[in-house]
Amino acid sequence: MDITKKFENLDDSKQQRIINAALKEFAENGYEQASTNRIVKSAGIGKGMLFYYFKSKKALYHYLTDYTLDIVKNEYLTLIDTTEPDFIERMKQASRVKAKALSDNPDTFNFLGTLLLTSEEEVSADQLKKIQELQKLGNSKIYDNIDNTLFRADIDVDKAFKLIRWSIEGYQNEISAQLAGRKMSSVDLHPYWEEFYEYLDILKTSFYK
Amino acid sequence: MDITKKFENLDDSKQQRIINAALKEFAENGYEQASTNRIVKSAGIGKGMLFYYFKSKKALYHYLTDYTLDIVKNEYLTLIDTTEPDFIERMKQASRVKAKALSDNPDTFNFLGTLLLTSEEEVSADQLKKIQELQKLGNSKIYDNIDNTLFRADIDVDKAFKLIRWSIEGYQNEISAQLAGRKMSSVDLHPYWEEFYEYLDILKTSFYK
Amino acid sequence: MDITKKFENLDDSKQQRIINAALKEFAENGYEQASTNRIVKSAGIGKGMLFYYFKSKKALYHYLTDYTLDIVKNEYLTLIDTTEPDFIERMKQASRVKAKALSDNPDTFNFLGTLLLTSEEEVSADQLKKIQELQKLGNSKIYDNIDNTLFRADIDVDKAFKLIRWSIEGYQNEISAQLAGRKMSSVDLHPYWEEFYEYLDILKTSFYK
Amino acid sequence: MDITKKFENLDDSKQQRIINAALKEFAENGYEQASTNRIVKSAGIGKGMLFYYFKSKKALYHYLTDYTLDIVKNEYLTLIDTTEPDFIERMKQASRVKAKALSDNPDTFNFLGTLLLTSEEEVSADQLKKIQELQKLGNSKIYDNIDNTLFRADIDVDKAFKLIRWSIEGYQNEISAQLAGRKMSSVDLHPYWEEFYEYLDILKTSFYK
DNA sequence: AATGAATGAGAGTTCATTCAT
DNA sequence: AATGAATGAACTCTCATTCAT
Repeated sequence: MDITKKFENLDDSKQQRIINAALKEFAENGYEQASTNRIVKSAGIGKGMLFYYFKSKKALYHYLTDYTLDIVKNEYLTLIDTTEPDFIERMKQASRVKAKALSDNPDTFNFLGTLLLTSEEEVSADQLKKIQELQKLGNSKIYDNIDNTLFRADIDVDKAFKLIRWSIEGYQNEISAQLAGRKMSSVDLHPYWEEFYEYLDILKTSFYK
Repeated sequence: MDITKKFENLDDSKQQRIINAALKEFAENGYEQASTNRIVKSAGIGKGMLFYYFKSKKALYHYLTDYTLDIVKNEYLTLIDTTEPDFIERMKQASRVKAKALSDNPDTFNFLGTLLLTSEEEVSADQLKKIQELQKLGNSKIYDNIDNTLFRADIDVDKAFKLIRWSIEGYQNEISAQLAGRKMSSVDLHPYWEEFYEYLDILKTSFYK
Repeated sequence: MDITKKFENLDDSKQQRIINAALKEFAENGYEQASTNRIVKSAGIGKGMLFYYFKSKKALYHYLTDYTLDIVKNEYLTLIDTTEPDFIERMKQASRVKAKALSDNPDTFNFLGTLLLTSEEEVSADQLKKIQELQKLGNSKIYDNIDNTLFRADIDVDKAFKLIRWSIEGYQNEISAQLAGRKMSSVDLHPYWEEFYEYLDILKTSFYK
Repeated sequence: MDITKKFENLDDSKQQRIINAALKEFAENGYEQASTNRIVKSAGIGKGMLFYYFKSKKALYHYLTDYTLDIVKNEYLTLIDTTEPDFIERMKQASRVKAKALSDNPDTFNFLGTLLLTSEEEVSADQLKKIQELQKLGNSKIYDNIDNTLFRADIDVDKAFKLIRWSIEGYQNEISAQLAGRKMSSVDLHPYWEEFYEYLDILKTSFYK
């Protein structure tokens, strides 16, 4: 039924080899610049098979998009604990889950990074919807059951949410840029987490009662 | 004297056609994927001329890099008023200058955006220095003569600076994403500025005494 | 294992079409001026295949160099009879073998002619060694077991060797120039061989006791 | 009247600059690979002028062919002393004149060298005739007033002439190949001349009474 | 199911030649 | 007389995709 049935009937290890090879190639080179030749070589399969499984480079890209969105959902979003009513505490926990997911699936998230920079032509309507649903899920994971009364009365809580998120993303981007190129495994992240918590404390001091 | 003398002797309108065509092509496709064929077609010049003017695709890219860095310097950074001692007010003014520069030179800033994502191989050592100098200039434009005593005593001012900048960048990114694809000229930006100021007010409320 | 496995797995007739087309193009135009476009057209293969087989113009050239050096070795040098002690007689036999090889592989020897004129940059270190070994083999084929006592006592035998070789090469060049352009198959070579032998007789009369 | 009148009205030093630049470029790169861009740059003239003077690259090549053939005639062939009746002695003197001409006009003779290797398409019918006349002149310079009685009675004198010329050319080619790439000015040619005379002595011993 | 040979469009670049100035 | 900007064909090489086996 599915176009990719052929691919999904392969044994898992072969699937993984192909997925990882393709994720890496796309993540490192972008869609246009990625080479199907290099993908098949690095996956150890014949040239024809890639097109037998996926029909085209674009179809492969779509498949990988779905694949990585599922990982985001299952290995990141669903793991966020929504019982924590303190917004900043919840963001802290979400950040830890995100960091774990990112280090478990580096190619996946690198791929997603390039995906979101890509002009939307490469993404199908279905996938746009999927992305939007994921964003909705993400929002609920972040905002559900939050105790707004923790915030100072003289500020707009919704705007405070945004400011806190932008601050956190700003910090994460800065660290990512600093660490770019270095092997993740060789870096001691502890001091960065310490610093991150200090920023969160300032946010609490400023925005909470 | 300059390698690009040939280009700079052209009449200005032709120079601009070529620069804009090239900025756009590079901004939309990145260095590797940009097509010199499309550039010459869209600039309305013969195929050989691009290489007569610039010698190579890379030389053209370098030229554009210098060109855009100069614009950033002259039409953005130097226009920031450093007499304002209130950090958030200064960021507000800087934001207005930036918005003006951005709307005056849309391709330029799109190009610079991709430039900074590019692997540094494409940028010459000279240009890296130039970029770093520009960052230093930008820092002084933002931090010189700031009155730290405006901030609450119980927070680290340097960290507060960062939080404020990340917040502002977060807002700007969000608006940019929302407006992406729409013609700038057809959009009434007033409500966005209103909203922006509300965010800035919250930051003042939270971080200032 | 070999880089050119892809090429050598083709059926022989196709290999020959490509080799001959390439030998001819390089022989007629030299390395730089030879056009891979013309080679593929004249070989009747698609534009991409030449680079699929050989990776680059230079790699093709290297392949042809090896190919032709092997022919020189196997269809010329190894066929020279080194039991003949009379130097001039041996050169006579070598000339016949050479003429046969040349008429069997006309493009091959034309290619080699241009190869040796080429600046050495186009030839790899390995191939230079191969060429030198071939020259050594050629020398032994020509000088081993020669009976020096056939020569007059009042002349330096080593210099006589040279004079005889230059004379023979001179004759061969003159005939080649005369026949250039004409179809080999349409020419009766008998009178040339007669004349050649007359020259050899004069050399014997002059240099031998 | 002449197509090249325009060129020949230039003052001599400019003519020489252009001729030398062009001779060098053609000698070093061959006809096809020679670049008119480099010629004009090295001659210090504008791009258009080359085509104003000569109409086309090929016309320039023809002009240089005539120019160099004239030099061969005037600075080489006419200087050969035809009063010497001893063939080998005359060849010896001719060789000295040739060596002088060659060292006085290196680019000229390098150019001629490539010219003669070139497929005849590049040479006009007129020039072929000129070349043939030059060869006739050369022949008379070499064979007129020669005393055939110096040769042994048991060999064909005409064939001996050829053998001697091939021998001499063989020696010269060998030395040229050995010296290729080295600066002529830095080489002491004396030992080569000594060796050359030894070869000539052997030829006398062998072919003369 | 699987291979890899085959295709032709398009990439960046160089070139001889023309022509407005 | 003189310049050099302009052209477009041809260059080597890479690519996604197809198809005979």
